[in-house]
Amino acid sequence: MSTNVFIVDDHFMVIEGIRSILQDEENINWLGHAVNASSCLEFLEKYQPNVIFMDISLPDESGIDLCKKVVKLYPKIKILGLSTYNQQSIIQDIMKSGASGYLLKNASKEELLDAIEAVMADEEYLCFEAEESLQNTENLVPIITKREKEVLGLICEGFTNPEIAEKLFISLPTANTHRKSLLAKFGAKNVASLVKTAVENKSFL
Amino acid sequence: MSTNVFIVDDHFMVIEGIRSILQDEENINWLGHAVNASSCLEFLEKYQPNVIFMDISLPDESGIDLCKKVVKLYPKIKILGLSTYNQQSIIQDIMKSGASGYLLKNASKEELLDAIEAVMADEEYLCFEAEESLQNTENLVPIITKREKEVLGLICEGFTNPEIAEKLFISLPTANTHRKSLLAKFGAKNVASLVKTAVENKSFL
DNA sequence: AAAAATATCATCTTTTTGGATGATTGATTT
DNA sequence: AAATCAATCATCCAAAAAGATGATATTTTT
Repeated sequence: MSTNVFIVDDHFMVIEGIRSILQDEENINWLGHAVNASSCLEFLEKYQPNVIFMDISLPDESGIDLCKKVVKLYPKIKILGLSTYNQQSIIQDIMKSGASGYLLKNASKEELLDAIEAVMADEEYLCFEAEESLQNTENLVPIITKREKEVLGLICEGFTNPEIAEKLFISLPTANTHRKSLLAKFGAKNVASLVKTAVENKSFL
Repeated sequence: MSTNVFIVDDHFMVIEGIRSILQDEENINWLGHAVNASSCLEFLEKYQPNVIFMDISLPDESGIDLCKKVVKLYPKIKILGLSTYNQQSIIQDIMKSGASGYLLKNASKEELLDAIEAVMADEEYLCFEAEESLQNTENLVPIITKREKEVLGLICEGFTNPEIAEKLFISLPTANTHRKSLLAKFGAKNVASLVKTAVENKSFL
């Protein structure tokens, strides 16, 4: 019994790469590819693969959202997240959205085949780097309150404490308190590193 | 007369993709690949391809710097920049570093072959998106110098002026000057907004 | 060869940050 | 009911950032 695979990725070279890697495998059947979320959903109306390689960044919709839709519509399909970045938040997001595994685009042939085998056996598969990244508890995105989120958003947009105070109708010391708790929660030394991790993890949304 | 091509990219799938795309071409000869800058330079000591596909983001060194080195050591080799991003500043940087062309990783087989053909005829080749991006006169992302890039990277990691000065063996006023020119070039009011746009555009790579 | 850009250093001043510490009120959770 | 958390405010203070301005030596570009 062979496994039907499909890929959604807007990078032709990656599509071609995976196709080339898998084409010699006897028990793997290449169903095709899509370059965006909508054409992927169209394809799925007609054919349902066993495994979809899904890029996180697609032109029309994020891979995260597409993943949620596919899981809802076709619960049997196994999804393997695919990305160049080893961002903890991304891995968490795609796995929480119902993906069965995560691979980086520098994955080897062995990793690809292992991943397919694992998810077909109803197991989760995370590439080494992703596993490592998830186990790194230091990188956990802190839980911040609603108010802190507002302040963080304003900080990221370049507003100073006096401006934030004015905008949110609070006193300067209060604005400063929020700023300081954000720094503490994120374990950031200053706004620069705070903004960097916040932007990378989209913590202010 | 066949063209010898080589690729430097840390993503196995992309390497495999290009190899697969080019393998059926009779007048193209695949010399191999490297996954980082140092092994690329090692390879070049022994064999010199006609064309190198060079990824912008490599693990050990930026593709920009590697490009400069290769151009200096082997002026006859044609370099085609390769990246997932269609960032104006990146395209400008790689072309200024001596590359003969620029391709996105979603390039088609035709674009790849056209690019090889063009650079072998001593012409420049820019993929459609790159050309379009360059013609966009609104400089979304400012052009910053190498030194400024270093400083920007350190700022984003949360280093203060005194720390940056120490790390780069420059005086505090100098570190501060770089910081201020970065703020001016980015039109940013403070580090927060500077870091935000820098991270969003990966300007420090 | 001249002009422009880069990288360096300097001084001075005001504003902003961020650390330390503590307190009050109201809402939520246990 | 007690404990915890959220949001607010306060003071003190040192460090850092950022604005204004100017200068010099070295590359790079024109």
